[in-house]
Amino acid sequence: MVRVRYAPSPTGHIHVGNARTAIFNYLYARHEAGTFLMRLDDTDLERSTEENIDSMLEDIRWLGVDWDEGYLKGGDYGPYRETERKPLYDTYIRQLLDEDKAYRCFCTKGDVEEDRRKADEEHRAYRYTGRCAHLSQTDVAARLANGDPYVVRLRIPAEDVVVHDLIRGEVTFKAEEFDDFVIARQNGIPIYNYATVVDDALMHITHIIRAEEHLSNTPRQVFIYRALGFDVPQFAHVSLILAPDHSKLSKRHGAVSVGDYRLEGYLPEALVNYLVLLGWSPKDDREFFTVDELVKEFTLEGVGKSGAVFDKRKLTWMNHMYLGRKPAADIAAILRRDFAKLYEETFGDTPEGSVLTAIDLTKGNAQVLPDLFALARNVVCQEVTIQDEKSRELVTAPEGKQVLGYLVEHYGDVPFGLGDEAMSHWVEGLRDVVPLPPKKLYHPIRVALFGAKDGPEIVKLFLALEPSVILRRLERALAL
RNA sequence: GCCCUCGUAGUCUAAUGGUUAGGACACGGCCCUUUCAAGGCUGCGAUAGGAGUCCGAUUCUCCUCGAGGGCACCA
Repeated sequence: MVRVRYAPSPTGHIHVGNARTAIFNYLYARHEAGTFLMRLDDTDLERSTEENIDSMLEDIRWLGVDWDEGYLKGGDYGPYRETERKPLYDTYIRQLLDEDKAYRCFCTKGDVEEDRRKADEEHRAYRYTGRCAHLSQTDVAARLANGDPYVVRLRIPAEDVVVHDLIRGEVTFKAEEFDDFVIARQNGIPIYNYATVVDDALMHITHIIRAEEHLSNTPRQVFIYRALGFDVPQFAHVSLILAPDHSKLSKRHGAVSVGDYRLEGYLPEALVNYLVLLGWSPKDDREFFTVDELVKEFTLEGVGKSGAVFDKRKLTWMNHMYLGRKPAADIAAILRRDFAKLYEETFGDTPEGSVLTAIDLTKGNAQVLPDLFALARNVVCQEVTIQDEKSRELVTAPEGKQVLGYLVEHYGDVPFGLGDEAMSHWVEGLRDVVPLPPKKLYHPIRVALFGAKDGPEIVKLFLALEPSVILRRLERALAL
């Protein structure tokens, strides 16, 4: 039975890299009909505020990633917040100490700094000297009685570690690269590598799918698994997501968190689809996937090894495609929820039906959700705002005057209320009565009705807008 | 400095010890069309470099270079 986990440090909105890791874990669990659990790595008390936890959860839910067990859901292996698991960590520290697989180190921070400096001077890598590795029982007892502070270090055996990585194959680390590292601080709080291992082992995690930055720490974790007598799980280290300059993707590059993209008006299905394709590829050439399809297709064999640059343009293209296919009612709901202020400003108390029509007319031209407001407002508002100078020139040009003049004069001929076909026919027929090339003929009409030369089809505009509104817009454009 | 990982076009990627190295974004052209978008066709553009094994390497091996990550009483 496959059990995987996502263990974020809830420090706010989720970085897209972490989001992808969560998605991979989720997809893998679903594909294997296993269990996906979520655990909070909240030992960074400063940043793991309730507010930050909420932001994280909001993002993960927005993405559509749900978990079976863990934080807020419960399960047989809780608690699922590291801050609540201290007794467990203590138990195993005691076990390691009792079995002499770990030892108390009374070296002060000053001692360690001194050693480190010396190593630097002699141009060798710093390793803990082992000063406290073989203190006698009585020494230890005496110093304990004296109240001397200590950290706990793991004894590292002189054996190489081979990490079997499902993505990278066998990765070998030599024993001499490691020293007896600290697993519990002076204040008794365990360090990350140790806590994660205890948690993953106790929660029976079978596959650890995480970012590549953890690969170098994996041998340390393996030492801990072995010392504790736990089975070592399977590892799969996924490459990092890079910024266009190939550095680590961070805030200075603009939007980096799931929350950022939501705010900018990307759809979760587009973000998920895009993110999955960053590092994973299917067996065929398909690019668009529903979550169900991803669950069906996703395998770790399809995950690549190299780092991937986050290309916002492709994401935007993908979002554009998703937007064009999404039902107007669904889009409207998101607009009202996530862009309430803009929605109010643009649509006010416009009837729902008109809003939906406007969205339907314009969604194919929007890249991100907020684009819709600028596009749709000219369908819904009384007055049209001409978008650009070029468009304006089209209505003020002689041909523009000619076309609009004709329409105003023959306004009574417009077949309102007679259906699509009649309207379509009439629009086509304009070519016979106004002898202009198609572009010259239709562009001014679109500018007059919609405010821009590019946008919805003329036929659709005539069908969607109120006849009185159409007349007024034509007249106003003519008067420019 | 030491260790680890990675290296196919500007970007995401596919594939193979042997075809014209395939698809997508971006960019250019054409078609369709009342415009844009979408769709169809098409162009530009890649196996980092060097050795070696082999009849033949982008694929396997080694070196170099480049990029990224890790080496904490951070996570």
